[in-house]
Amino acid sequence: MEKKHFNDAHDTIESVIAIDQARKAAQQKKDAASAEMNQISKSIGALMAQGKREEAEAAKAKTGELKENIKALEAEMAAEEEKLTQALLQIPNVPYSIVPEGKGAEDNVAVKVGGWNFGEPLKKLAEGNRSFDADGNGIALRDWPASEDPQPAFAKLPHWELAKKYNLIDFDLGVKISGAGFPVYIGQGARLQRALINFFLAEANKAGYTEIMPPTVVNQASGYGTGQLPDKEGQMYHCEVDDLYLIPTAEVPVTNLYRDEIIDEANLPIKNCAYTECFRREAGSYGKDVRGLNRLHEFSKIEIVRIDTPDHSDASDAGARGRSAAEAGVAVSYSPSLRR
RNA sequence: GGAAAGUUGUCUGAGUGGUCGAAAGAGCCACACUCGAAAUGUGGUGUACGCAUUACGUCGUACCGGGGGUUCGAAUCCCUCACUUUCCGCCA
Repeated sequence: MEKKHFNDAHDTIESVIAIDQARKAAQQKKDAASAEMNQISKSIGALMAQGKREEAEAAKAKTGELKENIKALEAEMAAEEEKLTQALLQIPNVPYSIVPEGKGAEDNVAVKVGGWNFGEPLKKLAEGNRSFDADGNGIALRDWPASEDPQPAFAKLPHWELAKKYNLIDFDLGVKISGAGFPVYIGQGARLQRALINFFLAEANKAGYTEIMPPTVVNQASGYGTGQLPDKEGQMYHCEVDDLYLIPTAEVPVTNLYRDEIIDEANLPIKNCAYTECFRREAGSYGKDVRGLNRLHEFSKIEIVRIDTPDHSDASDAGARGRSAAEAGVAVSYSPSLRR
């Protein structure tokens, strides 16, 4: 948790424990009061059955104060429970053990750099690298300095200029009908997008992931289920009339399929993938980060979700991580949008 | 959008105010019978929290779609929300 800059991790855990203690104490008091009440009620029933009216009435008279007391104790217990829930919601998921610690994108570590065969430089670098296929095309592990990255023979253009030059994407039309961050893919651009979706889905299918086509709008419980709520409330589009959220990733519906379910270990791993449009408000993004396709309010993404036992997910890095990455062809999620 | 009926344990399905956590059947588990199986018989068979714990729990509370209310007492009455089914309306 400290990796997530969860600085007061220790305090939070301590306070969760303390709140839980308070909750237990409240429950004990409330349970005791309820027990007394139940006993009296029972006795009233018995007295009535015996026709002892007056005694029953007398017993009834005693219950008033007790009832008030129970109400108060119930409120106290509910308050402690709510406090506990809120405290627990503050605790983030534990990051994957290989995730590097860092403050921003610049601290990220490239695990794999891909490149198609632009020409000699890459081909040369590829020699001795097992990741290349017979044609010399493929994914290469970057074991060369960035300055030696392969250079294509043609002039490089940023993607938004390429997209304009070949009329693949019209950003202005997107602004017209929706707003910034909603590009309109046209002709070959649209076909490319569709092809990428197909390609990545096919790869995931090959790796044994079952294709899911979920709703792209979810209820609040699903938002909490995968932790978008309460943390990222402001980043999601919210349809207030129906209290539904547009999904920021297929992870939300595909994972919530199993919310509140206990899965028999024999049925693991569960491997699902899904293509959906994803919606993000991207509040707070600015500048070059949002240029072209870099940050969109709506984009296409293929997500893969694997549900497995803990010893298959984190503990044995080389095994589990390598396996799922290899099976899927890429690490965690595919993004078929034309970024980068 | 309007109306009606419904939502009970793993399943089917009883239960309209007082030992109902909940009948019955099915399923499942154990045992018996059997060479084995089937059939049959007997017993058992929900969850959460709390408490207790060397061990066993004739221990407490809560849960009959969710939430709230009435009552000494609610699966049972009232309100509300969600969902399911059916009908009407509206509309791609």
